[in-house]
Amino acid sequence: MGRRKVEIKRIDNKSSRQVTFSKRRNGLVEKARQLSILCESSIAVLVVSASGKLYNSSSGDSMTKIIDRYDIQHADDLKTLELAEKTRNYLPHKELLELVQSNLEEPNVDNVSVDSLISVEDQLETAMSVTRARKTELMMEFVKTLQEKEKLLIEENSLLANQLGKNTALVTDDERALSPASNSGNNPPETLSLLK
Amino acid sequence: MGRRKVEIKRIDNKSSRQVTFSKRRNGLVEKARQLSILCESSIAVLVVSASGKLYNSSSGDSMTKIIDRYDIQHADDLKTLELAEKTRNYLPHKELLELVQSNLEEPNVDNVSVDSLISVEDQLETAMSVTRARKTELMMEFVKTLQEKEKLLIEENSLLANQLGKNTALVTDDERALSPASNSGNNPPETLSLLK
DNA sequence: AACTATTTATAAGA
DNA sequence: TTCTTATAAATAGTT
Repeated sequence: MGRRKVEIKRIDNKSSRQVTFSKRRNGLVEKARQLSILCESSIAVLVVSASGKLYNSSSGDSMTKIIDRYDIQHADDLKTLELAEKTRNYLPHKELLELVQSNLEEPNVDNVSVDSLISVEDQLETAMSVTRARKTELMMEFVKTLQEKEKLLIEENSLLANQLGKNTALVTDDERALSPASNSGNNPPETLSLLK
Repeated sequence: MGRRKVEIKRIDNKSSRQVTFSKRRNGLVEKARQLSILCESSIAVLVVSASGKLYNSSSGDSMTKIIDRYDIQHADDLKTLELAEKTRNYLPHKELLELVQSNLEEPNVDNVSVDSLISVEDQLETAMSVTRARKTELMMEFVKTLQEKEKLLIEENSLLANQLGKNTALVTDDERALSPASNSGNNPPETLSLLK
């Protein structure tokens, strides 16, 4: 969409590559914004230039929330999820943490008025409550994705089992080992009701 | 850029919103790909639909690396991480409560109710903490069982797939539907992509 | 940073 | 859904 058609391959000329980078980057971000509004969705765009410089934009929701959504989808286990979460979400509280630390480190000598401690306490209460709610939310989401995975696996499984049934007359050892009853035990808490 | 100009505001009609979402999402990802190649950069696009479904694409580098780049940019210093660590070990909340308590006890000698309130507060704190710990514990357990189930299902699956391979020369429709290649692109996690 | 000639994306329709 | 096509929008090369 310009004076001439351009092939999609690295632009050799440095200065025109820089110009194109800037123009198209803006275009991309604008497109993201539009899509986000038109279809009420949340969109994150992250661009890392060849020199390592980061450009990012988010629309519809914060970058952190959008990346969290990605992390949930891709975490293999809770550990991974927690790690990703911790690093991202504890950071915003930086200032609060500094405040707490300075209050705790100084031997509670002179003034350090009760008032200021009460204020700190309030802030901590709020931060903690937010953090706790967020933790629960993340865990619930994680559980949801695990359950979706499970459902898909079971479907795939029965399809495969079905195919196998059509193609085999004999019952093999493997098959016997995998019979429905193998999903043994009523021990594990199967529902979410416990978690409420 | 269509038959008529559209205002950038939420599309009311659900089905045309869905169509636009799909078209423009593809357009956005394609633009990202082009920019990445033209200007040798790395680009991540994350789209979360209104219903919470995630679509993502990355070009030039892996999604993980690009998000890492973002994290690094936003965790400006190591100090922040260390601080978070330290503070967690201080158990700030508990200590602060103790400090507040000791400070409150002196000035209000004649006010009887403060002591009793403090006692109530302590009891509540304890109860809440126990409840909270139990909730987390239960959730962790639940997640663990889900993950174990998942593992078993995956094993069962590959066994079945294996059996199927041995017993069939023909490729059936069902089989085709389950073949890895059917998972084109990295777009919607609707298919078996969730299963790794 | 602006300006246009073109190309490209896409809205509506089939 | 997929394709078609008229038109809006983006942008390549130029000033």
